[in-house]
Amino acid sequence: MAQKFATREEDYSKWYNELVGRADLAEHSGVKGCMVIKPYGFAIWEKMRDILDAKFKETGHSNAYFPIFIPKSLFEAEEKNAEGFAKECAVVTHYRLKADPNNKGKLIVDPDSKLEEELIVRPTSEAIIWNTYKGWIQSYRDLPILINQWANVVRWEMKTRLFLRTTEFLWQEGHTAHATKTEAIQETEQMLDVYTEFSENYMAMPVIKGFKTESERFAGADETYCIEAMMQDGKALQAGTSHFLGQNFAKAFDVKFADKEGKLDHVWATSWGVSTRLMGALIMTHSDDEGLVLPPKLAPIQVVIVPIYKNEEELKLVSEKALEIKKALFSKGISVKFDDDDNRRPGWKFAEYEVKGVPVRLAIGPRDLAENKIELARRDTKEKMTISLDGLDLFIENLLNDIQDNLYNRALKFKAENIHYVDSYQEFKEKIETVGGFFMVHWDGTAETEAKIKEETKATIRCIPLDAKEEAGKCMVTGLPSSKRVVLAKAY
RNA sequence: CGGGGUGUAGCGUAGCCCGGUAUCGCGCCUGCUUUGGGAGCAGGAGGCCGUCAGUUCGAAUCUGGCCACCCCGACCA
Repeated sequence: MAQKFATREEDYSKWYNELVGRADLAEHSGVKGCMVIKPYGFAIWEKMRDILDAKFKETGHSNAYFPIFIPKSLFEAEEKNAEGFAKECAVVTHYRLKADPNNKGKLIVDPDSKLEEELIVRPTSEAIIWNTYKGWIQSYRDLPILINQWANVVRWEMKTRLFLRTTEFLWQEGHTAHATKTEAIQETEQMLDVYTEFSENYMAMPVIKGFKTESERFAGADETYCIEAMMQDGKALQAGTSHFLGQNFAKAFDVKFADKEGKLDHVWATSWGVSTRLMGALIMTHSDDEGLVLPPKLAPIQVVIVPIYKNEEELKLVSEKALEIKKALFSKGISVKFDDDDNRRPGWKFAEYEVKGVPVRLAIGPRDLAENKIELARRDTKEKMTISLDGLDLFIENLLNDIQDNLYNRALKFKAENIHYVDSYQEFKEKIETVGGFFMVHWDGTAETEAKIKEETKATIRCIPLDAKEEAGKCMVTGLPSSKRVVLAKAY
């Protein structure tokens, strides 16, 4: 029977780690803090990437590619950005190895190959990109520049976790340049909306849109917009950020343009990104103790067909029907796997596809053929039913939509149930430890209070919701006046 | 990076205190029987015990360095 694995209740963190392995998504590599994304995991990321990429193009962006290395002098140009990332940068100082004279077969760094100037492995690409944009922009006619890059970046974190925080990770980073502040802010908000739409409609993951407080803001940004999602343990996960960079990078890299009147001004900028971290968000939003649960729109395999048979002859009959079904589903754009591997028995396959989160499983055997029926199991509710083979393709097409909706509604309900409106700091301190979740509280707007809460409770202000209602209140810590509630939670 | 823990076959483990080259389960290979919820029986393969050094006649076992992982902090998307 099923092996014993950690449940969410017992040990949420262990459950997550085991699940990533059991579902064959990723594993630790021989490099500290870096993961190998396995084919099944990468297939999910590819779906995310393709959908997002199409959305970026729909909104007028083009892809380009910039170097992985940034000379230190460029990196330090925008002071706040440099300062913010300095303590987590990988630095290339040499360009050659040579045979170790004292240790046969081993190599050492050739001290004669020291670089004149160190190269920073990009933790983010604003610096190299704005240094490039300087050469591309002279006039308002050159604007806007709407570019996205799919790339890997490196941030030398202390503690890493598969997908959630790895030293190297994959992401996309959009970098745009605009003639006006208004246009740049519109772009920032537009991309936050793209991320929101993707999270909710594809990942089936509800999010809260908001602004970051000054202390949580991206280094070098005037304003950071974000979407925050609630994981099943009640912790918050920042799923995407969109930054209004003001003229900070334009000033640092001296990027000016001439407007219609011939007046020179610095260019306005934005940057926005999501990463392989979304994989972690996806896992922690829907999965259960049996394994991964995938929303149909991101499932590499949407339907799996498992044949049941006792001999070659039965397999032949069953296969014929199964392939017919596969073809009908395929023509509706549904991805189907017919698993006729004879080395695995049906029970094994059932368990396997459950762990991998395949939304719909069909089992077909001689008994079903005789009755013109098929057994169908849905992963989200674990419901099993026997249905007619007639009109099966249509039924499944609708079912996949139902599953997608159900997952979203389930997550939405969970989120609603775990948002607490609290006015007393004492009550907050108690509840953050007992019930967890998101807390809507009044805050006096000062960094001091924010720091105090963080120090005393480990919770941080995740965001100031964009749709926060104006409401007279008092900061739960200091009692000073506050006009709206902010989202407070422990975060990944 | 600080505190604590762990590292033995693909995975999970026993053995370590009290030194004498290794236990069990799953998986893997072969054959037969099986196939509607992780199959059964029989036979078989696979490990210089994370790594490097030291102590010793002899090290999985004792000592030290390093590496990796887990938990708790600090940092962070």
